[in-house]
Amino acid sequence: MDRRKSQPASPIPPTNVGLRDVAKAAGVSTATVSRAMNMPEVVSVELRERIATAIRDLGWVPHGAARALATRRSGAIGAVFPTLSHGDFARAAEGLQGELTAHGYTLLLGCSQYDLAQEYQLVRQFVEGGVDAIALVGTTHQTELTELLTRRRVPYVNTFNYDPLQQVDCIGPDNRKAMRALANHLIAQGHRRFGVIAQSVQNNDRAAARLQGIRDALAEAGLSIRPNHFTEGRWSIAEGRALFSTIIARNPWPTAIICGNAFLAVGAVLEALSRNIKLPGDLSIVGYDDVEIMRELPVPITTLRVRSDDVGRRAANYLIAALNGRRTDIALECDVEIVERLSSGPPRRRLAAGQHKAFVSGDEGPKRREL
Amino acid sequence: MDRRKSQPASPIPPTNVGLRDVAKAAGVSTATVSRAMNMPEVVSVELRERIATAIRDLGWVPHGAARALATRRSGAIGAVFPTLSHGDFARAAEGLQGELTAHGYTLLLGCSQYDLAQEYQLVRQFVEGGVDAIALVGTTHQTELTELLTRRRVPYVNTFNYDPLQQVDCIGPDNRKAMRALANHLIAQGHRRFGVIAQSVQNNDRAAARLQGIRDALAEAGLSIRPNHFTEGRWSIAEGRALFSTIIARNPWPTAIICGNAFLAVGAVLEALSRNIKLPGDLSIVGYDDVEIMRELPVPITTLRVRSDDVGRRAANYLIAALNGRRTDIALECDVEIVERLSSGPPRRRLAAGQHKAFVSGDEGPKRREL
DNA sequence: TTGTAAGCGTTATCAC
DNA sequence: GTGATAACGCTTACAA
Repeated sequence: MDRRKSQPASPIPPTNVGLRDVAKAAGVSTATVSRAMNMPEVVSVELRERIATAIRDLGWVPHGAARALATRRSGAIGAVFPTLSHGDFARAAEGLQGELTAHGYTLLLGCSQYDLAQEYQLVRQFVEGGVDAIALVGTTHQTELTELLTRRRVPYVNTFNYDPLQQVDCIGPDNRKAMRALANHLIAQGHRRFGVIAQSVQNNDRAAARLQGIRDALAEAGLSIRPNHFTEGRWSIAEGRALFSTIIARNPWPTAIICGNAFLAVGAVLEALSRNIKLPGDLSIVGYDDVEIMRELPVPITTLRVRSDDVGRRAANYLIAALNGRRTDIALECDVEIVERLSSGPPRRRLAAGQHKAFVSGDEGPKRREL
Repeated sequence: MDRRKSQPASPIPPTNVGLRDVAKAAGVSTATVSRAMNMPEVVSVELRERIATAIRDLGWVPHGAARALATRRSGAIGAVFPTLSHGDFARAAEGLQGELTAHGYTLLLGCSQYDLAQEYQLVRQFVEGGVDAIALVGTTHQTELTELLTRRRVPYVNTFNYDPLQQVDCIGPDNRKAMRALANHLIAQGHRRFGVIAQSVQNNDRAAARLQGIRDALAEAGLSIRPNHFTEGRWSIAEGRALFSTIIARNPWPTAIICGNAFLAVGAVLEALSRNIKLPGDLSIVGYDDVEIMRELPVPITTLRVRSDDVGRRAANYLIAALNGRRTDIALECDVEIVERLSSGPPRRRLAAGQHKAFVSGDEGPKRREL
């Protein structure tokens, strides 16, 4: 049972090699070694090579904390996401990390679980850890958080909730505009009764913006969401199913259901399929965010596509630019694209037969809505 | 010798408050402030409170790099995952981060894109950044990597590929054993011809172990995978579909198809459904890893469940224990559970009618395999 | 181009 | 308990 790797104590070479050891070995001063690392072009080729050799021989690895202390730059950039396992945050984190690494920065990552207090704690931990800059999700944070960042002069960006009216920079899609466009699209197709499976607005300004976008579009068309047709969930497919069931339990049905995120939409569609409801003949369902499963389901789902990895990458570049004092020309708003698939279309059954796959289930009699 | 450079009078309040400022304000020495932070019980209550007040008033935030330099501990722990957007790594990362944060550590995260050279680069960057310990995925790494970690005496763990025979500690499931069990389960149900949609073994020892597990089980039963029935992919649903199509294009069909990961399995099942192939009547399909969509599809998918978040948490505790010199009693092997769902069952059509949902597609004539 | 030496902001080892 | 003060390992004027 015991298989701890015992420290091979002795066979290990030098362990505490420092800059001075390298300098000594190369027969130069510590300053020169430092320069050879940070401004090579300023050191003569000969010395550079002698130093390189010494470094290799000694296996020296520079000490980050010491460098950070001296330069007042840690090379670390923090990011706090609500979560990594839902939505597109994992992709954004990957894009962010890739871009940071490409520029020699390192990523400190934290998940707030959609909790503003946790977000603040993480940011504080990062600041103490000495991050040079920070990326946040959304525009709503505890006031202590922004105060801390401002006082310590730590550059930061918000992400995933671009809003032209907002004072502070935020890189990402305009959730409100995007959902408004999607709702308008459905309205243009003739839909008048809308169901909504919203993402919980709790500590989630992106969700709030999306919901507002829907309301905007409906209001402009003189419509509104019946309380009966409004539900709220978080991210699971199971929730999407349950809330979908709730909505269609009331009469009359909406002709279109807008879901606040991808998983809720997947759940709604799967539940519709298992109830033998024809999409989009009987009902249209649309989502937000595009994940692979959405285009692979028996009835692929209409949704809004955001390049989340790009959000991460832009956030990285924004912060790096800020750190270099460069005025950033990075576009804050990220494009959103309506990806139209078979789960939505004009209401009633105006769709030509055979244009969509039908799903037949044996275990429940087909429920039909009243028209 | 006043080393405080006069501040360039700015609108923003104090920015460079340091430990000495706090000390001065509280009328104590820097040593006492430091103690008040790190060993409060050793400082008199009165001073402790005066110090606390001073800290609050000045808004002092300790400087991590300085502390790291003095203590030779950064409080940062690095982790390199192949990716965050496939598999269960996001969950593991979240578990790892949560546990680390709970213990006052901070997480440095990197994605290697399944590339060992990138993995090494990231580890190197982390080591230079001064991480106290590192978590890795898999047991296969560049030799420079382990050399570096050993020389610098940086504790590390491997994850996601426990192997009782391996010399080095690895926290995670025993992929080989798990897949062997799953294959044995299918064999016990009567399957004899197996198709495999393996995950690419390229830089992925977990995938290799899974494949070996399948081969083990088959060999023990005197079986083997026909070259015709063996395919390899990476992670996409689309690939799963394509490879499934490849396999069933050859006769005879296998009676069961084992997929190397969750998404390949989802793709295989969706393709089977769209071809009107009855699961598990005509064919059994199983996967590895349990993601929500697997249990929500019209035909839920049999798979192996691993608590990836737990892998992350255990890795965190393992490293923390190592850093504290505690002998760790953390179990390395993580349990894997076979989750049996409707996508698999005895071969041929021995399943009672109605026990599974049928899927009918209008756009392709049902292809039947030769028996 | 290279060397000298003064910090960078804490912690830790001493005395008191 | 508390206070000087020397590290910690590197960068960076300032000199040479």
